[in-house]
Amino acid sequence: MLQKPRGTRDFLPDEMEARRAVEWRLREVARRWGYREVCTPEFEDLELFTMRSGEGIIEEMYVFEDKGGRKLALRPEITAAVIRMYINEAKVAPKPLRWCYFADCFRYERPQKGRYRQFWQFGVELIGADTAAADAETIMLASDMLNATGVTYELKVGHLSFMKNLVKDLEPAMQRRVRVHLDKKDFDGLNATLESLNRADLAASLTALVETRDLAEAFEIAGTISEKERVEQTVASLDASDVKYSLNFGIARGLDYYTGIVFEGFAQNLGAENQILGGGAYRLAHLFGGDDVASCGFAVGFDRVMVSLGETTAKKDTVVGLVSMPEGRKRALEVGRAFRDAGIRTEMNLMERGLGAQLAHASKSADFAVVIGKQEAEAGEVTLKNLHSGEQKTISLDAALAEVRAHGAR
RNA sequence: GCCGGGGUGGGGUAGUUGGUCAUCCUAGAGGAUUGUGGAUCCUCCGACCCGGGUUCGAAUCUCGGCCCCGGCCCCA
Repeated sequence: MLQKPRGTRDFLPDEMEARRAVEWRLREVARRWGYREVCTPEFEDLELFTMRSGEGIIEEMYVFEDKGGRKLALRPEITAAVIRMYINEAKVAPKPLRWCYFADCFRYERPQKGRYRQFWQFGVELIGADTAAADAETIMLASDMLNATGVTYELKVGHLSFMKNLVKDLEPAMQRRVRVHLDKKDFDGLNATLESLNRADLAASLTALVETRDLAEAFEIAGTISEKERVEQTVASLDASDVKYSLNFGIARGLDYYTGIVFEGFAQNLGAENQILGGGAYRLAHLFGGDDVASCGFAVGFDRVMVSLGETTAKKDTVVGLVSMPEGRKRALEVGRAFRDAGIRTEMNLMERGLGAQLAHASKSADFAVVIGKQEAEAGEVTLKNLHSGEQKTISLDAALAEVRAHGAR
């Protein structure tokens, strides 16, 4: 038998309904903050992603050549494409731009809990606002979104300027190495690296910076930072809002183009792959031939959110099973039309079955059975049976519609 | 790419010192029941991940592959 590709999943209706329900909650939050949806191609020039993230990521991507010999890749994330799109289509749009997306991405990695080769991200990008208010808005939106999904999570907020200031005298490659150590809390590795550079003097401050959860203390440790005022304003905004977060100056994110604020969200009940949100302020546009516009954005790891939520029972549609006898078939089509026009999910019998067998089937899939036989067709009425209580009555079509609607409203 | 645990009908399972027709539950189709479901009974449908090897004989032993689960690496 043919199997689906490794790391991909099939979703049956129950699961799709649960996923769509969460998706729409995220959409609704984005909408309320003024973020409008965009869509970019499923695949792009390979170069778009290597420019952003380096040649190393080729190993982790689905890369292919098309019939014209073009090097392409299935998108491993969406931010680069959105910024490319901004440069191509919307450079002169009034700033700030508030965009969001919900889309699948592909990475060639070893699957494990919460990690798949095809996965979905819900992300937002705020383009062209280089202010503390913009940084704060993005984090407040992130918080709102995670709250809307219902996951239990922890939100960590940091700022790269602190760490960057401490290591500014090191050469860029070493700065990066130190950052990786700190992001992983690998203090042994950090000390070894610093000693090899004869900069063991930095160890104490860097370690203290990663450990502190206090802004004033972080300023003391890191020394004079040009962005001090902006950081203070951002933090003040967050504290004035209802965002629950903790400061963490060890957050380094993976890439070099993050410029200031950075933040990450973690679900509490996941395994090794428990990060469900990541983002920050960055400058990417100039890489793709645009202006050096400042942006801030994040993405929610949708699949991990769903894993974290577990087996949640999505609210079920009220379902009507339309049971009909040969003499009532024609009338049943009219009745079905009326129920559907009223917005009610209505499933007509398609099998060559007797009344008993039709009801038996309806009892497994529906809340109500509407029976249309010879008697109902002649009387112009319907028999409505509540399949939970067993209660049954023969009434007018309008009365039946009203009763089913009332059930759905509960 | 690395480490560990797995893979038996659609779902869940029993069965391996190698040996009847591979067990049971559930789901599905039909019937007992031609205008009333959920109970009961009957019938039907349907599986040893793939390939090589050992053997008279492999679901069982062995090798390789694929896939799943957890972890490492990575995590844009």
